[in-house]
Amino acid sequence: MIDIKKLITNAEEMQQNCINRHLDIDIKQVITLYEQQKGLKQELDQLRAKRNEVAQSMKGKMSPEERSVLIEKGKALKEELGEKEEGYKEVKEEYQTQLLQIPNYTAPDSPIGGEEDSTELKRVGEIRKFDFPVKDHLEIGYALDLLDFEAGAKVAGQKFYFLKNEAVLLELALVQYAIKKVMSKGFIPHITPDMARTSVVEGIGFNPRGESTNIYSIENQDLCMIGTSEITLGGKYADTIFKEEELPLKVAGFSHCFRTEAGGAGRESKGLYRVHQFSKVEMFAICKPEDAEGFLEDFLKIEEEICQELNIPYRVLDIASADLGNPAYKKYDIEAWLPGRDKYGEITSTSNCTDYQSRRLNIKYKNKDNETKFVYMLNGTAIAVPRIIISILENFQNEDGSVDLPEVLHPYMGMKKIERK
RNA sequence: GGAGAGGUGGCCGAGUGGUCGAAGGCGCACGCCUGGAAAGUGUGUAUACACCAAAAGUGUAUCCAGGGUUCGAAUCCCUGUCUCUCCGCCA
Repeated sequence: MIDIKKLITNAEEMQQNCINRHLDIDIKQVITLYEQQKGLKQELDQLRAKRNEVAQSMKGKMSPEERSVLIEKGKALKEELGEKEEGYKEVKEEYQTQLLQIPNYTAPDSPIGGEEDSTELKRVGEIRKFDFPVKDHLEIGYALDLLDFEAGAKVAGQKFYFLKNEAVLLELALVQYAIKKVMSKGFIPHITPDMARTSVVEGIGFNPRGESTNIYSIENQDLCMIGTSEITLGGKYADTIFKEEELPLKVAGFSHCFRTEAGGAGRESKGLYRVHQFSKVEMFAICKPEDAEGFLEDFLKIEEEICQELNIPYRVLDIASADLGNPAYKKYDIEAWLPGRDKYGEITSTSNCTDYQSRRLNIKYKNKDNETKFVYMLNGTAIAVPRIIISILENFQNEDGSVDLPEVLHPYMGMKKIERK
């Protein structure tokens, strides 16, 4: 959520920002609604003041005649209030819905444009040249008896899957490796609920219901399946005021993530790349405004370190305006080289969301001058399991069908490669 | 799942429908006292929004949430929610 007062002073900048983000939003209209809402509120406040005054004046003893005059006066005010309140409520609701749709500001150094305009900052790691026909992760996974999409579909539907045999160990190994890694970087690890209240999901900036939602919701309950533990970690701190010395707060979450992928059918959707459920370790930080930019770079570094330790060749993208999503002010993605697709594919994403989420979730801190200010919030992927599994299977496949495992995983796997049966 | 009890300020806790933004205590802040500290003592101590150039001040809202009754609700009614206790079920 955006600060309305700031918005009024830089309405044009935000209007351009919406254009850059390919959003059809009329900033002027939102400001008009705000003014209307404010005016109505003032009228209401005056009426209420009168009502309170009348009620106060009736406290003492008085003759029945005097009293009945005042009661009539009160009744009239009550009626007037009731009517005004209705109008105010309508305008206020419209204002609030529109305000919530306004995206965050965009970092001045983020590229402007759509997906194709994201800037490639660097490439790291050698792309392997294969002297045998390359297989994609599905072929490899089925040959090694690691995957079962048919059973997933039978039990839960399209894009659900079973992991089997070494793939199970691999998921557990990746999770444990990632948790230890982020702990070594000072993050407090959490296993979070896989569901969250609708209000929490909204607070983080996801749209829980409606046609284009990517979120599963539970029928007849105020609950959603989370799309990332960012939701539960952020929700944990809703309505909190931190002391300055408690910041920065660095936490990590392990959870299952659920995404409907509505409208995403067919698009890069082969195999494990785009699924309805997956496991993920997520980094999350709450900090003072001045620390946020540094943290974003830190998050990226950790993500790179993980890719490097896993020997996955990757590139880093500075994400362009239209691809940021509403909450992010600036975002870096890491894309792994995936030989089975013969191109890069996104495996991590880290964002500086500034105070966009903390305004909705009401997360603040008290600074040295005892002023209460909104915190800044950041998030970043440590490991999104299925896409790392794809990267490993495809990059480290051998001609005989076996797959070498990255050295850092050997202790967790209890093996160095996945052999053909 | 059944039965009951309860949600009041940073915390504890009082509160007959009007004098309640809310007693009292703790904590916290500042002062006095002291050689210094403790004890004692005095004062202050919520948030949001609006008006105001700003401060001061004023108004409105907030006693879990949402509705309702009433001229007037922390207080009465309904619904939801959360916590606790007991019973049942269960890995």
